[in-house]
Amino acid sequence: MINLNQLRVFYYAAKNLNFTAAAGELFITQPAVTAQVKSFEEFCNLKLFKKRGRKIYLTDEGKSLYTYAEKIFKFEKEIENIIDDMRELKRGILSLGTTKAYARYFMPLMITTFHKNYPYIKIQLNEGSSLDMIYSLLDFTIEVAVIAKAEDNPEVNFFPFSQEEMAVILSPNHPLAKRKSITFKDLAAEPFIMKEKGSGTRKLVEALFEQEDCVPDVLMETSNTEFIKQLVQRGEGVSFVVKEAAAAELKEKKLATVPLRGPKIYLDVSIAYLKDQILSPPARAFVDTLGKLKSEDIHPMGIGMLMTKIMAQRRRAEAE
Amino acid sequence: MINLNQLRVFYYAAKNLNFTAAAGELFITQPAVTAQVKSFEEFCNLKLFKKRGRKIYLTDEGKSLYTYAEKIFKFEKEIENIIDDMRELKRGILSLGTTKAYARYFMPLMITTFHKNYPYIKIQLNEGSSLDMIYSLLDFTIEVAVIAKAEDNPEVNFFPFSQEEMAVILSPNHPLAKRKSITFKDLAAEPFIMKEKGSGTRKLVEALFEQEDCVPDVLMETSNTEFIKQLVQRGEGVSFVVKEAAAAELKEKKLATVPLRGPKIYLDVSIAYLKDQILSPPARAFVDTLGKLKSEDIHPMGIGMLMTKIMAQRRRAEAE
DNA sequence: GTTATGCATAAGCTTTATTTATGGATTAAT
DNA sequence: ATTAATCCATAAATAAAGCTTATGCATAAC
Repeated sequence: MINLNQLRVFYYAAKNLNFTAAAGELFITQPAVTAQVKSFEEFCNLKLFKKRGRKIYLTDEGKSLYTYAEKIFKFEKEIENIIDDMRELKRGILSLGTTKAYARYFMPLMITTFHKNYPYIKIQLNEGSSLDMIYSLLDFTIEVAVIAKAEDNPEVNFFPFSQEEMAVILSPNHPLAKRKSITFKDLAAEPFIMKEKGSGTRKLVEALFEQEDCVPDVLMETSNTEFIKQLVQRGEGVSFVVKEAAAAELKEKKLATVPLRGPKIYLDVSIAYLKDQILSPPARAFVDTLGKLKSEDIHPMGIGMLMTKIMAQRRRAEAE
Repeated sequence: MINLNQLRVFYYAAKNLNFTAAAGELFITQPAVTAQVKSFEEFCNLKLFKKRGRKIYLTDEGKSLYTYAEKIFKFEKEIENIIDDMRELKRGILSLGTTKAYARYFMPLMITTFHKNYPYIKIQLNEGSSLDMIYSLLDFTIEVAVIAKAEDNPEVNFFPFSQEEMAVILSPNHPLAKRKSITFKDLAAEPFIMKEKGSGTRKLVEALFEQEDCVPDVLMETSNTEFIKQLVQRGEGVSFVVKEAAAAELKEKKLATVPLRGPKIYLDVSIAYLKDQILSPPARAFVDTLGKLKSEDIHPMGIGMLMTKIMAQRRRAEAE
């Protein structure tokens, strides 16, 4: 194994053909250069410099080594740049996880916003149920998850980010669609399209049914919200989804919704990451970006509102 | 500037994904690895490893750095090989200098012999007068010269290598050609073709004329022995050359020679190199090779004899 | 539950690198 | 032809890395 410090001193000495100048570049004194070059020559068992008078020259062997040392220190410089870039977020990877629904409806906006601030960071977006994403955090597949706080986990930190308004969806010509308001007891009598296990929505739905001492009549379960909406549209059953996810269909009257008796129901959306791990700079930046978005309003609000707000900001920015 | 020792420890730790194993490869203890990795992470201001339980993983940043570090340590290995090769004479350059006559008549053999022993050493052969070659030694153009000890120089060591028999050459139908023997006084009356200034032969010729209190009638001077022979052959004048250089023409009776009165005259051929400089391994090997050739006989002998001997050895070797 | 594995930490020690001070040799300048 | 300046070498002292020993703690395997 070569002593790379000696190689470096040799390299600078060879580059300058002047020990004093090399010392200057290395911020050390000339005797230090002499000593390191000497040590290196002894290690190689080769004379690398010839001296005539007060001038020094490289031997053929020294010339050979110099060309290779040059390559090493070129790579060193490259590594230094990479370190700087990573620190300054000019380079890096952000591994995110979220649910299918979020990925579809809200993440594009979040990611676009992040990407505007940190254009050099590559983003890897993973999808799965909230629980899947917790596992992905644990096995380091992702660093940050934007998920419902479905399952708690002692190793994961959850930070509430927003609350999504939920809505019962049913076919526009469903008998219940004409009602002023309904309860989960009413829904218990209907075939229910349930989200998959591990999903935050399911957790919420199950809790709501239980609160009213009834159980849903689960017609089928799926992770695919699009599929849920289509089934409901065809009158196969009813479901309970993030309102924003059905916004388009509700507007086009393809789906209907009926207010639930009592206060509005929200799904908590959290940013989650491992407790004991320090976030990488890109992950840190992403979390901070979201945190800033959130803190701009005192009260939590749905992503729908947030989107409107961000869009307005963007339109303003583009107008400038 | 990166601490390349830290980079190396990081590299081995990353390669193994195990600090203890890295320590083993580096012949240090595990706490030393921990410490160096920690220092490096602090230098980078980046976490490079994540730890879960007793397993470690690279962060994305760590992975980036690893691929670059890999390149550096590949080059390091290459440099190590080059150093070994240079030391073991599996790689290198031999810069020689000699006179035109030697280059033509004797060097090919010397070089072939050397090249057989050290097939990987590249040879650079420079030509010029003996004095030119001394200057080339001084300005590091060449490392070893095979020349006549024409001019002494306080910075150059001369080691006698062989003695070349000299011979007067003249046209076969020259009046002097019939003489039993001649002296330099006789030659003073003839147009003389002189070797160029700085040449060992010229130095010798001038000394010989002076010894007999006469001066040569220089018709022309040249460094080209072939040219000298042609002029003499045409009867334009006489000259005094290394016998071996005219061997072919003498045999074919294109040239004639007449013995000089008194003992035979020899031109001293020396190996020369700088006094204060340590020879590079190839130069050392070359000098040793020649030294060995010489020491095989107690008395100095001409290269003509040496060639015969080497040729005989080679024939024997090839017969095996 | 016990053992083995593997990283972290702290204190002390060793080695390496560097500085300070100085000398000597060479080249340039007055 | 001194004198001054440049530049490397050397030696001793100091500073700084780097490493080891000893030990702890957490996790994983048996």
